[in-house]
Amino acid sequence: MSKTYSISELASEFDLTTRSIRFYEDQELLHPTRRGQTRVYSSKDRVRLKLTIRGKRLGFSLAEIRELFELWDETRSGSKKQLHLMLSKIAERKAALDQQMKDITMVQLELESAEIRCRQALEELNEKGPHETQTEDERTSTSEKTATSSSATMH
Amino acid sequence: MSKTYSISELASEFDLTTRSIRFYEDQELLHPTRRGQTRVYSSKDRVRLKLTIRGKRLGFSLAEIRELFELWDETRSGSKKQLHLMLSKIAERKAALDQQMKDITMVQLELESAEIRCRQALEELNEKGPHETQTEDERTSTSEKTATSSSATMH
DNA sequence: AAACAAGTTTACGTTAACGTAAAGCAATAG
DNA sequence: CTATTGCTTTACGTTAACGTAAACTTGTTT
Repeated sequence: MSKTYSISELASEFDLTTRSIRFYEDQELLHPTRRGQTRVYSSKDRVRLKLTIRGKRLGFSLAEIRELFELWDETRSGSKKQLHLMLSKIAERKAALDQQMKDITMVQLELESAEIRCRQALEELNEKGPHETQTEDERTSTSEKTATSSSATMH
Repeated sequence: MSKTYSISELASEFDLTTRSIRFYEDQELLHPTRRGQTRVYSSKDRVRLKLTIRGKRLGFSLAEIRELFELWDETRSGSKKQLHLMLSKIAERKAALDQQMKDITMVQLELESAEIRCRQALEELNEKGPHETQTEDERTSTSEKTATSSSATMH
């Protein structure tokens, strides 16, 4: 049958503790079967775990994630009402994600303008008195992209 | 001088409780002055509050947000070392935001494919047996964009 | 057989981000 | 004057998401 996983395999793959994985099961995000008393995770469980992690990174609570999973399962044999409910939940989530996208681009603009200020300050320090030893200048990002923003400032 | 705000003004504008705002001050995210014993917020405080809220929506902890504010302040009279530290912190945040962007687009794809499945299931129900009354069909999103994804599935 | 690794359950501890009183000052309305 | 409204401090309570420890089973290695 399609591949299965042990709890420690999943733990190391996704860099979680086994405690967390069992906790997710307790919260009904995962439904592993048992061989004896040992948990056996299907690839469906693995996918759900991955989705759970992504959801978490996006600030969703475990309860919200669980709700989506449940709705999704009910969708299979869903009545019209269920399907419409699911659709509205999906719309909710979409809206939340759109808002997050906006937030991210705003904060990215903030960070870029902050970065520019930092680099300017550094230049000025280098002209006036290049005293402190410079470990190594990083060309990390910046990339002469142009100065997009200007309106979004911190102070 | 430039405008000031009361705690309840800010609370209603950003839909927070005054408790939260005072808590943010306790965590040194805000530094209002006092008229008598009453807090007076500057427009700088207001901006910081807005940034705090955005940061929170993105999953940053109050401690992290505070760290960025502090670094930013030190940047003004910053030594080279401080400036470089700030730059590296900025890079950290940028990386985190990039990851979040990816997460969001992944989840959006999931949601869209889920939505498509829902709508198909609805169509099938409508063909086979349109029994339940339909309150009102929503044209909300969908927009015949095409079926972009297909690889990312839940089950 | 003894020990070790990997898994299990049970249960109390911890941190972050507030909620929720309780009790008191200050100004203004009636 | 006193009543209400808005602000304040102090402090204990709460929820989510695990961490941590203890004590036990099961299988495997030496």
